[in-house]
Amino acid sequence: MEKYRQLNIKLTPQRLAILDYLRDNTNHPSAEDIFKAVKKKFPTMSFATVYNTLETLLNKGGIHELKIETGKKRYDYDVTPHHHIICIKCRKIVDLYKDYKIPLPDEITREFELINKTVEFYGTCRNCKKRH
Amino acid sequence: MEKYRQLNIKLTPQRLAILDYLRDNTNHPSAEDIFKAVKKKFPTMSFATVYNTLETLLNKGGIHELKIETGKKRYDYDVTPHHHIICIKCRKIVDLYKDYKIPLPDEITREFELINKTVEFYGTCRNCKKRH
DNA sequence: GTTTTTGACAAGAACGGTTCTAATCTGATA
DNA sequence: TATCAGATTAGAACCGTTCTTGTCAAAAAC
Repeated sequence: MEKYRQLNIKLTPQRLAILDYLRDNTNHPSAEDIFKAVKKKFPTMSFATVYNTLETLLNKGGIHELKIETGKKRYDYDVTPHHHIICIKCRKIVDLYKDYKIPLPDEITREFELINKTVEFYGTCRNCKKRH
Repeated sequence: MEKYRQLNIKLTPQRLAILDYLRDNTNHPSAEDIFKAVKKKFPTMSFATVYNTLETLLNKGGIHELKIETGKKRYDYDVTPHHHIICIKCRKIVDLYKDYKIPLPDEITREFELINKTVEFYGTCRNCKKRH
């Protein structure tokens, strides 16, 4: 796959499995989610490999790290700019592809060189709403 | 102080010290920041008390919890709605008092009952920029 | 005014996610 | 085939947070 090649890293079987899992599971999995899934294919898989691979991919810009939970990080294969809606009950995360132009006051732009922004919406999804 | 009274909790000396620290340190301190500072006044202070108090204050709506870092939570005495600009180098957080109206597409509002939103800007502050 | 009850505090253990360490393995290159 | 850098592994260490247990102090009940 083209994206894989662009990463310009050694594509070991473990790394491929991690990448494939991320590509096929767009529900923003955590390191543990990835570990559990990939361990089925590679029983000797360790957390170190998951974290090492994630860091390598991060540095190459192949994935995004979501800091939406405080307890654990979640990962996103989709690196095109987008925002998220998070269900505060089940922690489901839904993507939102919209480019919001949000003006910043001058006193901020004088003080900060802006790099990027995230907009996060919190609410309850229909499922969690039903079972009140 | 008026806000303290409105919290409607038993204002023990330890809790007062924590509240005072939060009121006087608007740099969004972490639990450890609070612990270290208040321990000077109460050498027997424990983390349990800090966390217990923070949770009580949270439940009473007296403070806000910022989930900007993944590793640790940070706390905000200011509960009026506002957003943040975060320096990716020194993790300084600056407040931004602006009420952005951000429209959500219908397919989202059908699926989610929106509760609130956060807008976070990331960049480098002038200080960190200087020492490139 | 003493006893009882309630809730806050303290110390440290436990926990969960992440990072580090040291040893081993793999695979590309010479 | 030998070399060597980099990847993998298992488990220890780490850090922030939560939990547990016992103690203490203030308020309520008697």
